[in-house]
Amino acid sequence: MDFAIEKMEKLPADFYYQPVLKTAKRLLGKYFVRRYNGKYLVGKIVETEAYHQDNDSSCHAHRGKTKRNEVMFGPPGHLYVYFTYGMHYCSNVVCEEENRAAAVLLRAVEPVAGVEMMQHLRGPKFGLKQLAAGPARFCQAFGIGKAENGADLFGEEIFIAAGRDEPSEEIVTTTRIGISSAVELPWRFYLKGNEFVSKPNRG
DNA sequence: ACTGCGATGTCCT
DNA sequence: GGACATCGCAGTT
Repeated sequence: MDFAIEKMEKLPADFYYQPVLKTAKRLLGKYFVRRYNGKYLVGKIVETEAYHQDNDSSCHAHRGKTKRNEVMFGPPGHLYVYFTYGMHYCSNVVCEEENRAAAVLLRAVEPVAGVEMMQHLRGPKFGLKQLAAGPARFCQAFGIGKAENGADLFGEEIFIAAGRDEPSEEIVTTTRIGISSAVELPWRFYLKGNEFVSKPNRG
């Protein structure tokens, strides 16, 4: 079944200017869209985490601007993509005003369209639930790498489309995954009961 | 089911 | 030289 890409409405720039915690929650239920080799890859965002330069020692920008994290200090509505563990990429949506580093890590999406291409990008052994459950898996399934660092979300190649505004009772709030400082901050959000979340039982 | 660990580039001290 | 916003595999219970 086909997804009506042409009917999807891009989120406007002011969506990303909002406080990062609010935006991390609001991004749940929205659609990440990426055109890859002429095909549309679409995923419903089901899991996010917020990072902020202030009072968050796990944020890459906590100690100020560097070559690596400079995109986080740029205007909102852009992708901050970083490389880690020698093999993985992770992707964030830059939020809040320019010169303030705040971003939402996209941790998992539910595949909606372009599933065959995602399976090709991820490899043959992975089922639907493992295609994009995890920040590096998501990047691999959507062909996101260093070339996409700094890309804006207002063109035709990569954008986020409006979807459901998830009610608060459908959103689970927990601590973040895979960090070793500021572990107590409840800045991870996911859709309750969703099968495509990376690790539903934490927190 | 759970646990441990290797891979391996880039940034930061 | 150490750490890292991870993942997948192998071994064990």
